[in-house]
Formats: sequence, C-alpha cells, structure tokens
Amino acid sequence: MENTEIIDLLSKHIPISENLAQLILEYSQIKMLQKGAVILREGQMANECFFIINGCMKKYYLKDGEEKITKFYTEGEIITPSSYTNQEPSKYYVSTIEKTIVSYGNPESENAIYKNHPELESLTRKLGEKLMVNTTNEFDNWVNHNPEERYLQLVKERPDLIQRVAQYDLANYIGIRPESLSRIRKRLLK
Amino acid sequence: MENTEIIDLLSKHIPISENLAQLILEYSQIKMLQKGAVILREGQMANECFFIINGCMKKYYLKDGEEKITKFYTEGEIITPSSYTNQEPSKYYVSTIEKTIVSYGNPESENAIYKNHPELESLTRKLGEKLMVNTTNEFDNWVNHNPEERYLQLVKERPDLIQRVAQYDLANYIGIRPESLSRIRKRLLK
DNA sequence: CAATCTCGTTGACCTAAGTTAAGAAGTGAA
DNA sequence: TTCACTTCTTAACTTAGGTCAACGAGATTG
Repeated sequence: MENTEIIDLLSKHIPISENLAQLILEYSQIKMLQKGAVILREGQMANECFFIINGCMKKYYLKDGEEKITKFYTEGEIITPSSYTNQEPSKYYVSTIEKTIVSYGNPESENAIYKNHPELESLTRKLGEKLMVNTTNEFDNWVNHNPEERYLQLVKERPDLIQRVAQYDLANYIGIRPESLSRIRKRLLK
Repeated sequence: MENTEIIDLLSKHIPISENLAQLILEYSQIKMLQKGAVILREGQMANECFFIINGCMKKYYLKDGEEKITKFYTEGEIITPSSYTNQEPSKYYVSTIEKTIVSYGNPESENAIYKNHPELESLTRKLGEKLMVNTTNEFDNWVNHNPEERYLQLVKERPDLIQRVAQYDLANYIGIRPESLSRIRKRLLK
C-alpha cells in the first residue's frame, strides 16, 4: 500500500528503473512514528537510517537545555545520521513533529543489498554528491542572509514548512526567538 | 622538491601507502599563485581542483559588492569547487590571501587516474564522506554559536588563522564587521 | 624626510533581536 | 461551561552588533 508510494517519491529525486524499484520494494521495511517520537538522542549510536514516506521530522542540538533546530525533513527526504555512517555517538537529536511514516534500513541490510547488487554503489555515491552540494548551499545561504531574509526565503522555497511547522520551531530554525519572528511577520505586512 | 611534501601533508589526513604515494607523485602538477590571485570567479566553470601545499586561500560570495567569506583553506586541504563536480557556473569566488603553492588536477587527469587505478574510487568516496561530516559539523557549529563564541572557537581551534588572516577577513568570516570584532576582542581582555 | 595607504581601534548614535511579562485565541478535557 | 494548556502576539526595556566618522600605528612610496 505505501510501498508504491516510496517509488513515486524516490523517483522525484533520481531516476528509478523497473529493476531498482523491484529491489527497493524487496528490501524496504516500514514503520509508523507518533508525533513527537524521538528517534535519535545525543550520545546514542544510530543504527538506522530513514526515508520519509509521509510526515515531518526535525534535527536539533540541545544547548543549555534549549533546542537548536538545524534541519527539517519532509516527504522524500533521507535521514542518514552522521552517527550512522561513522559509528560515533550522535551529537544531536532527531524527532518527528507530526505522525510520520518511514522506510528504514540498517547497516546489515544495507551491506546485504550492496553485496547482491554492487551496481547500487554508484547510485549511492551520486545521491551523496547531491546531498553534499545541498548542504554546502544551505550553509552558504545561511551565512549570506539575516533572519528576515531567511524567513522570506522559507516562505518562497518551503511554503509547506510555514504551514505545517509550529512558529516557535520555525523561529528556532531561522535562529531567532518566537517573539522576533512575530515582529518580523508584522513588519512584513507593512 | 615540494613533491615529497605533498605526501607528508596528505598522510596527515588519510593513510598513504607506498604505491599510492608513487601514483600521486606521478600525476601531480604544481603551480605557484601570487597573493590575491583569484582562481575562480562567480559565473565561471571550474576545470581544476586544488590541493594546498603551502599558503592560504578563501572562498567567498559577492553580495551587493561585498565579500562574504565562508571558508578558509590552508596546508593539506583540498578545494573541489562544486562547479568542478557538477559542471555548473560557480556561485562563489576563490582567491589566495598569501603566496600559495598548490598541486592541481583536472577532470581529464582525474579520469585517467581512475581508469588506470580503479581502487582509488573507494579512497575518494571515503574522503568525500569525511568532507560531508566536516561540512555538516561546520554548519551546525555556526548555527549554534554567536559571533563572540565563534571567535573564541577560532582562537582555540584555528590559532594559525588568527595569526595569518587579516582581522577584517576574520571578522567577515565570523559574520560581523571589523569594528565589532575589535570590540569583542577588547571585551574579552576584560 | 614627508605624503600616502592600509589596517586596526575608538566613540557616538542607531537598529534588530533578546528578555521579561502579560494577554488573546484556539483546543481539549473535566 | 469552565479550566487548563498551548501557541502566538504585543509592549517595555536591554543589549550586541551596524554605521559613520575620526584617529593612530606601520608600511610603502616619492
């Protein structure tokens, strides 16, 4: 039922052949996470990576008991915690902010796939390169803009987030307090 | 003359076998760049990537005629412009801030190497993964700290940059004006 | 040597975001 | 319906950084 949805979503990002679709369906495991579920904590080892079929998640640090959100993930995005790739305790948290349906993998199943289908390595590498460019762009974009500009950019490029994410989480992500975002919004209405 | 130095520097970051050292020396080309040389401009296609043997470079955007520095590179670091990997016009500039000696490569020589020595692909992938983790950490680090904290962190983790980079470039990198960095430094002397 | 430039510093004033506190609107539960 | 809780908004005040202008120390040049 959700399985074909995975292929639909994935194919929006990279070309998926019949064979590949078959393969993905064969290996995919799915689970449903309640709103607010914390799927990775600081200090933990991540032994799963996730593909969001439906829902929304956030990645955040805890600094003096305060959340610092650095990323939202939505449908079609992949969460590969750095703790998962380099086997070190995680420095950050990942949790859902809505009921979220994910497909997930672990190192064993991943290795099994690569062993049986080595042609996937290059696909992964390409996805990785794309991710790298995205991450760099995000960083540069952050550095080049002030909170108001970042908010405007969110409105333009991720209107979905404006709708589904609470304003205090948006403000946090933008790097300001909810009160300030409130003022910015007021200011923008002129 | 500088050739053995390349291996020394590289081996600080990843293990280099005898064979690999041989290979690198065989393919490496070296050039010397004057202080202030701009090696990549906005809008240009990058057809070279660089390895710094000696010297210092900066990566920056031009926004309303103002530089916005997002990265310094020093000895042992590799500059692979995103324009180089994905063949799109560059969005940023790269220039030297000192006389700089680099080893450089282009897609043709890179392909030649991979063709003759496919075992290097996995090495490159690992370097890439390390780079990805670094980039993400840098971003998260930026988001989690204010200018004063960023300056203190620079002092602690990149004292070399404090010494060799002009204060207005440091301030720019930290995300503030030179006057503000001056005040922060004064404040910190208590 | 004086004249010029570059770079860092300082001071006065301005502005956007932080802080604190209060209140309004919506939701859900008793 | 009332109460509690969450989320967003508003206001008053504080503060860190921006802006503008001036100055001083080194380095460079004529």
